[in-house]
Amino acid sequence: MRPEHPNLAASLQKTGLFSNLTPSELQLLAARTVRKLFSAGELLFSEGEPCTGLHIVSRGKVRIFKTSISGREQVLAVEGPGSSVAELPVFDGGPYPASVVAVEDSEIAFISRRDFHAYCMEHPDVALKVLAVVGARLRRLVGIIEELSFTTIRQRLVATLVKIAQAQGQQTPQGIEFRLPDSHQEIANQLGTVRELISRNLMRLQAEGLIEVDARRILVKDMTGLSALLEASS
Amino acid sequence: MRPEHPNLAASLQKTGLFSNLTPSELQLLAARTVRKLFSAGELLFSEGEPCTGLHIVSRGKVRIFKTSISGREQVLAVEGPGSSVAELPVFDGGPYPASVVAVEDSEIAFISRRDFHAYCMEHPDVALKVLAVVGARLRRLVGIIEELSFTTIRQRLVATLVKIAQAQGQQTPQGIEFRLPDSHQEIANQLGTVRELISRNLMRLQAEGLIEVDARRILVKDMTGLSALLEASS
DNA sequence: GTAGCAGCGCGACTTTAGTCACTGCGTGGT
DNA sequence: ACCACGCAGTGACTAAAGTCGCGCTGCTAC
Repeated sequence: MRPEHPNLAASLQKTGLFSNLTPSELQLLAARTVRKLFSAGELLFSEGEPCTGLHIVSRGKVRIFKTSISGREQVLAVEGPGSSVAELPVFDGGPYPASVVAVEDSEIAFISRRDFHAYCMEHPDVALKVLAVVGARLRRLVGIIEELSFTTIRQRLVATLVKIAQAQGQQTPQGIEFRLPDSHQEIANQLGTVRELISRNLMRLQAEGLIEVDARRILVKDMTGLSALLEASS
Repeated sequence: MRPEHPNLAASLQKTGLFSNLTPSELQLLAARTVRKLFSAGELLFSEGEPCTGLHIVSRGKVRIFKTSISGREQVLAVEGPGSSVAELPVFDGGPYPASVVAVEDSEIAFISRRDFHAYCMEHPDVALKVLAVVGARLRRLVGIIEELSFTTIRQRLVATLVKIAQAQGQQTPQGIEFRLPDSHQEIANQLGTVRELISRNLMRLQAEGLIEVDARRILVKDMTGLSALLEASS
């Protein structure tokens, strides 16, 4: 949690928000930011707390989520280096709408609401950049709403399997193989459901001959058939 | 769809986005806007279309929604005079994430993407205002996600009944009375479900003695009991 | 009028989601 | 070696959501 850092200006530049600022402008901004370190599992802030400023992930990974009274969790986003978090409340002043926790040990650059506000007034293009970032977030939220209200858990699961397969699947003679990046519990949180349903639906896909499950290894035997399940409704 | 209008500057001011501009600045902005008229039921634009600019409702009411292939609808927001619509894609350039339709005959002030962009660069405070508006929208979307993934339709329905009762209910000897503002179908769309479930759940609440239903007239006989259903989970 | 039509009620049913309780497996710690 | 613990599979069940089909009403247009 040191106030300055030699690489801070450089890492700010990588965020995309500040990519077209001059080095001296970056220095000025860097001088106003504070680094914070969080270890895996530590909360950056909780839903409902008053919002104090903008957080930018410079290293690590964080998860934005909501929790229900009954203990269920709905993940809204997982952000890696270069992404900002909680851009919004910075400007409307309200409380945080969701909680954020560090998934890995993370380093966060923090800029106070006031400072960032002032900075935007001097650099309107930064404000527009923020707007673009927020636009992307809004788009993702609308996507989540669409999924939640139009699709079954089965379809959501298939969609994430297909996504992972495309991103990091290995082609093998029997099909495309990959490892699930998260526990069933975590996948359930992202899809807005419970652990058991992930387990059951994976087994069901296996029974249908579309995939083969071995612990966290997944072998997609019939990619076409799998993808076809996505077209069905929505 | 006349390009200018004597009251345009005044109506822009009412939006909140431009409330602290000088009259001459407003005139400048007004000169760049176009009025469009839409009759009830007419589409302003559809999901997926490229986004051309910012829309501001100056009269009437519009509904922002997503549609599924199977014909289901999920309402994201209903906006009245003074609200802007589709603020976001203006800045990230992507396609509209949802469709917007006029619920009543409406008058829309339209500012092209390019013009508004330029305007924001000259008036950073306007950009910040837009950010605040977008913040509010983001908050509402998160609220919808929370409802969809944590609550039952019954609870969502009760929540809207309570909301309407508080907003426009009449106190009577037997309880609080009001009229449903929309058809069951429309309520279903807003809650992300189908008509029958609205019907059934209303009947169920009646059977439980909490409310009395007579066509669109609702009499809340036990407001305490009704509200209590909201605490249960979430 | 009456024909058409949107809105609503409702029964009967299927599917999906969620809950509970329990078993089993591997890994890391002491 | 053994225990604890996180994670995964599973059976049995309940409840919620959604589907289909039909019948009823009340309104409006011709």
